[in-house]
Amino acid sequence: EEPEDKWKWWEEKDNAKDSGVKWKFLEHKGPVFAPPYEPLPKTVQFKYDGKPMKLSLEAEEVMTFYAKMLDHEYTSKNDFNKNFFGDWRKVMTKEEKSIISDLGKCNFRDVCTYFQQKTEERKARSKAEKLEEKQKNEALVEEFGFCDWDGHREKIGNFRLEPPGLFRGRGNHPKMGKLKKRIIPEDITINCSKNSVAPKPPPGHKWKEVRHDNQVTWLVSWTENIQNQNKYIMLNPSSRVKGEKDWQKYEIARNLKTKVDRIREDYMRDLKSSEMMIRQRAVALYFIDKLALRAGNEKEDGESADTVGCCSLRCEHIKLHKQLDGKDFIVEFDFLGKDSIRYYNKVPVLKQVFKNLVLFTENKEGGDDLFDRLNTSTLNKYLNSLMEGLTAKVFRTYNASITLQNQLLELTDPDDENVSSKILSYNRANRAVAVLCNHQRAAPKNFSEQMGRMNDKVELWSAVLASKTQYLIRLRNVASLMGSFLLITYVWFMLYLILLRFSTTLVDMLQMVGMCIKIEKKQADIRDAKQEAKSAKSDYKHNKSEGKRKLYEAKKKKIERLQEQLIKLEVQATDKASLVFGKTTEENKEIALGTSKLNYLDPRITVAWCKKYAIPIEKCYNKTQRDKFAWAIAMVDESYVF
DNA sequence: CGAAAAACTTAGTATTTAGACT
DNA sequence: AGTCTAAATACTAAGTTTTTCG
Repeated sequence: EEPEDKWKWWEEKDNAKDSGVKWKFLEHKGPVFAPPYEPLPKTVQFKYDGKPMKLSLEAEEVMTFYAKMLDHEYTSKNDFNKNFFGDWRKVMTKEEKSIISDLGKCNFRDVCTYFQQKTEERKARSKAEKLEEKQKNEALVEEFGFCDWDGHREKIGNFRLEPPGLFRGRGNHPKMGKLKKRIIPEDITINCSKNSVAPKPPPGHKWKEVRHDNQVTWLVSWTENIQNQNKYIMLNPSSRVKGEKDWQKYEIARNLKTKVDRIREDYMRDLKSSEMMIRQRAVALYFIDKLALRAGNEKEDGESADTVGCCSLRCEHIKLHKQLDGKDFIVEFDFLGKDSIRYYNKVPVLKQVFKNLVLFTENKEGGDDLFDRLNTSTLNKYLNSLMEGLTAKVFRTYNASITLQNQLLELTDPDDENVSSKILSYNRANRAVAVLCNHQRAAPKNFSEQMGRMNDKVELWSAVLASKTQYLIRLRNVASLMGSFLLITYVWFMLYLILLRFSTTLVDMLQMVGMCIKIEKKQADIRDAKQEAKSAKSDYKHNKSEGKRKLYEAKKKKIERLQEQLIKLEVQATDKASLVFGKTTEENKEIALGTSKLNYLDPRITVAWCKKYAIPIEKCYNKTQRDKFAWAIAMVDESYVF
């Protein structure tokens, strides 16, 4: 049920213009405010020092923010508690403030339980109720989720304002737990055309400002109270203004491809420059190019977590090894990057780079800047002089995209007709990029739960192992000689050997075994379904009725569906196996593929690859991704080269 | 100019949804 | 029909780059 009238902006001729004017006409309905606070029922009590205590409305609301997070790790952190308590006290009445002086005496448990119950209840609602809410939400999206941008109905990204709550910084953020205030109309700046129908503030309220700035792309802005930074409501990635920008980004990266050899020659030469700044710039650029590090802007001290990028690296973030594990000139990186994600890497570097690093760290403390003569703006100014539009982050885009293209070329086997093995190659190429960019995620936590259920299934696994692995034959032979107790012991022993051999984890092994079970089952299902289809067919031949025909059709459909599921399972299993038996088992399950796919990989590479091997684009891109990359999907054929 | 603010992109995690499984 | 899981989507923090300002 796709609307067929979607605007194909990439088909228009005047796409490339860049005059700074972002729109000629802009009309929208403004933001959707967070729902007002609903006071707690009387029966749900906050307790202080063991005694129930009724709070003023405002203090109660802030209290619930904490209560809702009671079981979260945040509430065990000192900064979080300190910041919360400080801000909470600011909204208390005088009396409340005089009583509540110690967070340790506060009991939020009942309130926490109340909210947990509410989510349970929400989950347990009837189908009709859920449907009703869904429809209400759709109506809201219809009204507020779109705008008129130069005569086209465009989707808005985030039209709901962020609700109040406690700030959840990432990593060791000094402001974690501070109160993020409710946004009111008086905080809001509206941006729209002069000749449009401007959004109306809620009754009794006024906007902070209504402006008509067609040089910017945002519709609504406000200043958040934690870091005092502006936030915006902007369009969805499927919109023209975002899509064109994205397209342009990849064109700049492709342009870098034609210049990169020269730029590399330049920084190689500069490694020996007599000017310190130029030497530092050369080394920094070498890191940015080779390791896909981020630029690394300076950050205000103590305002946010202590993280760095290339230009802001400190001496303590690298260790220099003239020799390590038999290799020369190794730099060992260990620092926290964006989102406090750890970057750890041991890299062999050029002798001259190594020499320079020794020079840069001489007579410095660990806390001193490695590149003390360099910052992102001088670096970017230099890059811009080499090529129009070139900045530090273009190297990440370029290296990510070129890596995908090369890996696809290398890993795709043109003779293998199997779609699932193609997808596996694609995912591996994607993974190579994610590793390069250090895109991580928390390891899925069901891993340890699966451990728990281990014992119940051990016999089943034994059987599957017996039929699936190379140890099978031995196992079967042995099994005939042994009782089941011995058999199980033997299986565990084999498992242990596998673990040792591949230095993998038990959980990974067990997951693979689980997948084998699923695959076997699916294969059995397909055999059954084929049987059924066969008998339905002969039924139909004997009795050519409409009902029989439909039945036969349905059976055929079922086979198709099952076969698709089987392919999916096989992909999963092979993918998993390559993870488990590959070299970097531990990190790999913590590699996130999504970020690079969405932000770094020229979608035209993927589209061209899909066309070349007749892979449906749906196998690589989900709905959201197809919307975002609609321009690329429409634009290129298999001959596209990044 | 250089610092600060504004604008815009990139990021991981939390929540929701879909669909497979029992 | 309910339960479980993985994928999709929502959310918003945290970066980079561009623009403004003193």
